[in-house]
Amino acid sequence: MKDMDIVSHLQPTSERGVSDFDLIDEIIKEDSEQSVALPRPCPPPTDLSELPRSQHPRMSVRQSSSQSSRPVLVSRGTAHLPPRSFPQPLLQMSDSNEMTSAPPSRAATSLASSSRRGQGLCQPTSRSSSGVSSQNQGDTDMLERILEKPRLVVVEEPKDRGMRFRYECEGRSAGSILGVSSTDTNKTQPAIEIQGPIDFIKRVTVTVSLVTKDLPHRPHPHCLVGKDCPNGSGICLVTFNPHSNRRHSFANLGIQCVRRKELDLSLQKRSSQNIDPFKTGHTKGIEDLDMNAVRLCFQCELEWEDGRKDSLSPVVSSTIYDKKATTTSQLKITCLNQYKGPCTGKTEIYMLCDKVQKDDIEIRFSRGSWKANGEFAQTDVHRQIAIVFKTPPYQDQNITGEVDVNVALRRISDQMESEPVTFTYLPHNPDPYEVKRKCRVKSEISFREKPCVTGGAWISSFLFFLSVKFFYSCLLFLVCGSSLN
DNA sequence: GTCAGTTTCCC
DNA sequence: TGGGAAACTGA
Repeated sequence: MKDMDIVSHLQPTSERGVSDFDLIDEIIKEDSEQSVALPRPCPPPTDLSELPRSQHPRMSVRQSSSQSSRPVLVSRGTAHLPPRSFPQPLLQMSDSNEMTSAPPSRAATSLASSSRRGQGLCQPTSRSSSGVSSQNQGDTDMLERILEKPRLVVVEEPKDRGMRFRYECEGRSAGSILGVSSTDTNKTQPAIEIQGPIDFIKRVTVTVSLVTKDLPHRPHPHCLVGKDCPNGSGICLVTFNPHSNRRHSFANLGIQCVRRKELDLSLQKRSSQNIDPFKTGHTKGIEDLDMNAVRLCFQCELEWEDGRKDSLSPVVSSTIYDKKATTTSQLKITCLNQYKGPCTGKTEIYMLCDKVQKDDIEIRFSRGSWKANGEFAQTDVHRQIAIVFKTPPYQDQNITGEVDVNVALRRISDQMESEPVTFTYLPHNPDPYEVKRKCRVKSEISFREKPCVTGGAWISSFLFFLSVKFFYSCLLFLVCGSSLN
């Protein structure tokens, strides 16, 4: 149907009433039927969304749009089609200003709603009512607005092993989760930011809850406690005006762990609060739940100036591990009984360390690209806090001087390493005097260990025996001769 | 009974 | 508030 026809149908008349609206309905219906037959743009490849903004093909179009020779973005699948006009005058004539006054970003917050109302996103008063350039311009705007949707970004991740999860029975504050860039002198907190257009946003409400470390991120039974966490809720609720500050830091946010026997109860509570950001349901068993690791999940609700609300996709933080748990804690070497040994290895060393799991630990020797492991069996791990092991041989058996290498504890499951300590490899024959001493000791040991007489000794003994015998014979001869005389 | 993980207590 | 350690629990 031609635009002029539509316009003529909508001329204000005194008789216009229900019949005119019926006619509008009919026009919309007719148009929507035609729309169905139109080729639709292909969905964008998923990897496009992951491109940096500067490399994003659509973004680059947008970036150049302010230039004088403004390029025209043509929707896929429409460039080759004959010109077709959308019924924009319909909107122009509408009494309702809902569509035209809707905040652009509000309209762009949902792809579904945008496609539903895409034509209405164009500002009909500023453009011609027909022709492909108008249509393309409208599509461009629509796409720009879709792409320029506000988004929630974690700008300061939580520190992964900064704190210990506390039980409720400990009757104390659960501490505060620090930011990953926190230092002793400059403490930071996990923070989020609303990025993108916020012109028509009145208020932002963020719900923070705990979810499991692994996909799918299910609600975690542990609780968030602190300043913005309503008593007993286990979640954190904050509301802020993004025009004052796009960023919000979560100070005084602690993790309170629940006892194993209270897991179900806690999950039920979360369910009753309607907290399941990724709609995972509760089908999976809780037996495989990692109690020592959680992620923060941020669910953001935007409230527009016209009072309507939109939700952004939930965003999760990096993983936070319980500092106390043996399976996830920071590894630490307290001391070794000796810090030097020959480059041939096999030196027995006693190591004291913080709690380890004997089936998930190794002792890593390293220097540059060279790496080797200390040798020990699980039975050599004593009550999780001491390990008796043998040093590995150094890569170079012909070193002429001492060589320092790093020794660290390494958890196999997550490749986490302790701070290294230095171990010194000594040359194979470091001291000639030492060698002589060792040889002397060795011969003495041989003599003691082998008291039997050797061949040389036999001959000596025999000669000694002969000389003694000869001496006594002579003596006897002299004595007998003198007595005969 | 041993061991390792969990929970609670307290400095 | 941080952390050590005892007490408890279950395999």
